[in-house]
Amino acid sequence: MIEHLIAHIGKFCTIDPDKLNLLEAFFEHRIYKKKELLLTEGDRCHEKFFVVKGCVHLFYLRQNGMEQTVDFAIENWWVSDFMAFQHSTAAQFSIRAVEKTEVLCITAEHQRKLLKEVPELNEYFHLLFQKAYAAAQMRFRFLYEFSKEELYRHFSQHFPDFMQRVPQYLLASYLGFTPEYLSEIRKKYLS
Amino acid sequence: MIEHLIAHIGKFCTIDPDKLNLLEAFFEHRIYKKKELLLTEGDRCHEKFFVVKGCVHLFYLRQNGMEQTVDFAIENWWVSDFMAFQHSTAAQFSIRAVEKTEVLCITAEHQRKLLKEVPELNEYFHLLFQKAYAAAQMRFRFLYEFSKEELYRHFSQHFPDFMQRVPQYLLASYLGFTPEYLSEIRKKYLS
DNA sequence: CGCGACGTTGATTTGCCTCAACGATTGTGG
DNA sequence: CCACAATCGTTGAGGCAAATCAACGTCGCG
Repeated sequence: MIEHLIAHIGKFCTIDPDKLNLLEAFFEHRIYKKKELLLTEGDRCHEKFFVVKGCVHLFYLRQNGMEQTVDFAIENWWVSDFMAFQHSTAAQFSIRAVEKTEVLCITAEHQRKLLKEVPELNEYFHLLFQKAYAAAQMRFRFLYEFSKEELYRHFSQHFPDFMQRVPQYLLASYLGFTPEYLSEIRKKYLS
Repeated sequence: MIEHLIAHIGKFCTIDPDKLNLLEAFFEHRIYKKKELLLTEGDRCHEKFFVVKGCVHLFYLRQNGMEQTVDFAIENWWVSDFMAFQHSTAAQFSIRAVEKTEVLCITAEHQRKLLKEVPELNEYFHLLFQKAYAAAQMRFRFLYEFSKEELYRHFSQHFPDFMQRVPQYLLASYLGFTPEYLSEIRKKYLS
């Protein structure tokens, strides 16, 4: 399992293999069933997750009771409520497995110890979060630029395979519109 | 100048003061006049900026020719097109001074050398980008949750002083609506 | 088999945009 | 220091994208 993470680290920076062997001890390997919760809004968030296999979504409960999906995470992505993780406060988001999902989980405390032993990992996380933040900048750009219909088309062109993996109502939620409107778009799209 | 940055680093982690004294040599201190460009869309982006004093906005040119503001940066914020910075490719965004602005500028190359000499800074950037990404998660949440009018009210309650600093059309652009609609909201808001 | 979750369809409503015209304010050259 | 232009903000009429609501297929699962 840990080799997936090590391979991922290798894409960003080179770290002494001996040090990388220390990694395993700090992580917990977990398997979540479809629809199981990794994190519940309101609970203290002291973990973050590296998705080895599967798919989860990050969401929160809206005023009107609907679950609003803010993000997905699939293979080789980290996911957590990072604000809550950084400050060890109550989570503002929940995380749920969309399908059976395998993760490597590390607590804030373990991460502190790990980074003390292998400070080189800070470079990995630096580059990783820089990339994630840059991706967020682009996502804002798309949100500004595109109509809902264009958002859907853009997304379906860029991630055609991913669309097969998640139910439409989650996709609609993520893209910021209603399942009804998604139906309408898809109908047009089939011609 | 550099002491502002050093103070900011101190908020995230503790680094040997001797090492921090090395910092100055890697940065260039610059002053931009109001409306001057720090970065132009399409140019190669090999710099990032730490705002010491003033305010800039990050924007891109829409299909219809309008400038779409995606973000602001004020005192103690880093700003760049981080995607382009990370890969040293063409910028997808421009950056312009909203008012007279003082920055510390570092090139990608200098940063590489600096991080080799002071690898502890990777911890700073790790925490910094984690925080920035977490803030982006919250911003997505607001974008999903609020109507345009609520976005405006939320923003004006949280950053009343900032609203005085930027022209309304930039604010409208950032919040994702037209100056005309902003006028309409403000009229209601004055009762 | 039957129930509940998911997807579709159509009628109606609305938040916000577009366009055009008009004040107000700022800045700039003579 | 004024005149004029350009930029910025406001107002109103009309229109459209997308939401809401309600009702009805359909599929997977216990």
